[in-house]
Amino acid sequence: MIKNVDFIDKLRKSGLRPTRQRLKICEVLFDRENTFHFTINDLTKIISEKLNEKISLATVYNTVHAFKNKGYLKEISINSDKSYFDTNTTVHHHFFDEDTNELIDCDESDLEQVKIKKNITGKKINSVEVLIKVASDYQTQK
Amino acid sequence: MIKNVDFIDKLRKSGLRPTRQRLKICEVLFDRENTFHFTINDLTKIISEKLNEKISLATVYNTVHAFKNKGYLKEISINSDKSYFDTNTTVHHHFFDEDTNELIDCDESDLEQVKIKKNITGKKINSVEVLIKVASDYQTQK
DNA sequence: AAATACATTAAAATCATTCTAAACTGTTGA
DNA sequence: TCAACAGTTTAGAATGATTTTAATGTATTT
Repeated sequence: MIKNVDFIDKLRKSGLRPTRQRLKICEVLFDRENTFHFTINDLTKIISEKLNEKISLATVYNTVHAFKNKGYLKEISINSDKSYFDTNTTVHHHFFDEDTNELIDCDESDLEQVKIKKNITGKKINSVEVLIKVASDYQTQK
Repeated sequence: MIKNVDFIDKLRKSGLRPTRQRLKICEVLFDRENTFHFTINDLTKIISEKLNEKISLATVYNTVHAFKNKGYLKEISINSDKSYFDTNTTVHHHFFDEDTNELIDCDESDLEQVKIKKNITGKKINSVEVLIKVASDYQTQK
C-alpha cells in the first residue's frame, strides 16, 4: 500500500498541487498491484460509489489530463466513442475483449517484436501499437 | 471510371435501394484509384463543396454505417474525437501522420507479419491491427 | 398505379468532453 | 503569521460528434 505522502511528493515534484481531489484520484489509480484500464466514466463511478467522494466531473477530466500530460497515464484508442486510459505508460500492446469491452495488457512475451520495413521520409516513428481484438469463439466476427 | 449501373447493381445486391444520395456517396467513395480515408466531416464537405449536392447529415451517417455494415467500409480508431473510415476493407495496418492527421495504408511489404504467441482462453482473435504514429523529425514526441 | 416498405430529412436529443467564470485553496514571501 | 497570488475546483453552459424522431418522400412489389 502506497502512503499518501508519496503521492503528495510525486504531485509536488510534477508541479501539481496535492489537492484532496488529486490525492483521492491517485489512490484509485496508482495504489494497486496491477495495471489499471479505465474510462472517465469508470473512474467517476469508483469515486462516487466506492469512495463516496464527490469530485466534480470537470475535475476528473482535468486531473486525468494533467496526469496524462505528466506521463503518469497513457490514452488508448479502441473505438471512437470513448477514451480509455492506462496506468501502464510503457510501450506495450493490448488485447481488447469485444464481449466485455475490457482492455488487457500484452506483455513482452505475448507477441514478437513488430518489424517495420518502410518509413515515411522526413518523419520519425513516435509509436507502434498493436491492438488485438478478441471475442468468444461462438460469436460472429465483427 | 466506374459506371453508375455498377453501383446500382452493387447496392441492390446488398439489399440497399439505389437512391440518388447513396449513388452520389458511392461515386465519392468508390470511384477512385486508391484507398480513401475520410471522416464524416470530410465526406460531407466533398458532397456539398465539390459536388454541390445537398445530402442531409443524417443520411451521410446512415449511408456510411450501412456501407460499413455491408463490409464496404472499415472503421478505424486513431483518437477518440472522430471516426475514420477506410475504403480498404482488407486486413492491413496504418501509419498515422500526427502533423497532418492523415492516415496512410501500409501494404504487405511495409512490415513483417505480426506474430502473437499467447491467446486468451475461450476467445478467438477477430483482428490484429498495427498503428504506427509518425511525425516530423524536429517535433517533440507525443 | 396503389400499397408497402424502405429512405431521407430537419430538428431535437444525447453523450462525451471542454469551457467559463466565480469561488476556493495551497504556496510564497514579507 | 497572514496577505496576496497563482493554481484548482466547481456547476453549469457550451461544443461537437453522433443518434433519434417523426414526418415526408421514393423505390419496389403486386
